[in-house]
Amino acid sequence: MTRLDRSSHSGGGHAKGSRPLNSLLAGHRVAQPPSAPGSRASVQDIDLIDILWRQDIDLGAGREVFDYSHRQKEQDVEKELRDGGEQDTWAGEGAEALARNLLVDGETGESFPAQFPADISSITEAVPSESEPPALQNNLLSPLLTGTESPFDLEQQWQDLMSIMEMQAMEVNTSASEILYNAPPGDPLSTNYSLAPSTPINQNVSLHQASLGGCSQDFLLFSPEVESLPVASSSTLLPLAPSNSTSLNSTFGSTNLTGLFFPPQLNGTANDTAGPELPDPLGGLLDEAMLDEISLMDLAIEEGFNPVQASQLEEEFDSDSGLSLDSSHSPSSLSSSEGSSSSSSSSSSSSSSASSSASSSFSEEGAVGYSSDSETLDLEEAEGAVGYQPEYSKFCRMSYQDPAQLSCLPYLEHVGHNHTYNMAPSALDSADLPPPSALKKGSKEKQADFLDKQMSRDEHRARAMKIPFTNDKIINLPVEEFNELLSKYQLSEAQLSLIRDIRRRGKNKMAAQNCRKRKLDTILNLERDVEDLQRDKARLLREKVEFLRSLRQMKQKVQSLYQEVFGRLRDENGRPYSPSQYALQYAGDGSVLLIPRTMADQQARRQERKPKDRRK
DNA sequence: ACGAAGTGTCATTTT
DNA sequence: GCAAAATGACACTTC
Repeated sequence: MTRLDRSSHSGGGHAKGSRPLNSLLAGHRVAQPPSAPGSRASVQDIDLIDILWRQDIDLGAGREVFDYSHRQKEQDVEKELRDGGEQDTWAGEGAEALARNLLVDGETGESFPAQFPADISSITEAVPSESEPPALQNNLLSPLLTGTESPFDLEQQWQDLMSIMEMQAMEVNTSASEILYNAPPGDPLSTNYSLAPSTPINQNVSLHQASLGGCSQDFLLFSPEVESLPVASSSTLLPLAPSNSTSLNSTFGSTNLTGLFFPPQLNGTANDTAGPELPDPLGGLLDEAMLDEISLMDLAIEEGFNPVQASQLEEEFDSDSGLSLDSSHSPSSLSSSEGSSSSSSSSSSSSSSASSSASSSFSEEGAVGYSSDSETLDLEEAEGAVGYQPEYSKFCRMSYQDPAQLSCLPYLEHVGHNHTYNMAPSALDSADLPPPSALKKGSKEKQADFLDKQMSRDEHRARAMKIPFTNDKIINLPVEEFNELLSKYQLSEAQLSLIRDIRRRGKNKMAAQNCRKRKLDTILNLERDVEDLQRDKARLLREKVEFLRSLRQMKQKVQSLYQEVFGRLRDENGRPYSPSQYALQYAGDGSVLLIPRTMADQQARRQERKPKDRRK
């Protein structure tokens, strides 16, 4: 009953466990209604069954080539076949026609749009080159300017820096996208802080007026005791560095503003202002040891590397379905970016186009021939015309592997150079074919044998079932034309079933090839995206380090200026001001005022609250 | 012998 | 609702 169901699905549905032989048999059995053409069709179908069975064996396919489930279902049928005797009716008749009708249209009409024309630029556009710097700005500047909360995760920063070194090692060439990141015009970081050497603070100091000009920000500078401001000592207050870097650990956090400008003895009082207890997110990154001793970082990477970062990178490199990111190792990577048409040319496309061009003419030939009255003769041609299309890929592969085989098939010589996978069947006309007379001469038998071996199972089945048109037509004709074609012929149910199976399989075969190409292109493009993003990440991290370095230099200059100015200030008695009682404060107009520390603390609190309020 | 890659096919989902 | 396309999964072949 399964077989009957199978044939009843001929309306287009895909029956489970169907296979050509099965469907053929089923069709054969069903194709004998009382209204069937008559006894002739019945005998012919029986013959065809035997032919088909023999063909499968002759092809070396045997029963084992079919699906196991099919085999199970057909075991009883096969027994019947064997008992029914064998009548080889096609063995001789197809050969000559085969020599004349060599190729049937292959994979044609398959438009394979270049799905991934995306180049690096598109990728870099995806990377927020415009949006990222502001984020950096916030992260980098707000701590400095406000001296309050730390948006930084120090561990993350450490990992970032580690990854910088990693990326530097792996970065290849400066890509076009890199230009985008090298000091973009609107980059507030680069514009603001790359100018550190020429900061107006150095220029506009007026010791007599106790004012410092040019500083745009209005932050407080609490008076330090100059002599009691060793960077290293203050740094010990903020041991924020990761424990795995001892050399950095001792200096992390040393250069934060509060740490810089608060004398150690003032820390206690300053705690309720912009006190040094506030974790300075910049401290770790601004540390000179970390910024300057890149080699140490390299060493760290080489020796241990941050496990988290390493795992991240490893995941990035290895997670792509087990594919290597190194596209240079992928032979198919050559084709992906150049458009799908070229990418598809290497294997199946070329042969498909070749077979397409051949098959177009042949299909015509077969169809025309079969439409005549001399059924026997034309049937031979039609059988010969039964397509080679499904095996274009094999054909191509053999063509590449064995030029001698190609040479014996001069009409296939263009296979290796024809990259017309995407061309419609109509575009590949029969004009390229040599005259049929040329095919009849010479090694016609050899060609026939060779081509016979290249025929797919469906082609053999179609030939065995005496399908009066080519597999190419079966597969590639539009639905309307296909139905029209079917209506032109008096076809048995078995033939119809086989034809529909051939059409389904042929279309699915092309679809599978396209799907695989797309998948490959997708993978390759994703690999490129990953590489580009990694490059971008490395570049951004490098820029981050540069900005932080500039920031650190600025802070050092401010610190030294503050100390110098404050140390030279004298009261009316000619005595220096006490840093515990007075502090210098920047005013909004660029001037620097000497104010009592109590006032400075109050203003510092106000400064501290502002960013918090903003976030709420 | 074994595994990777390629391919054809079927079933199912998506268009 | 149907046809076609797309896709996952499996089996098989080839290298």
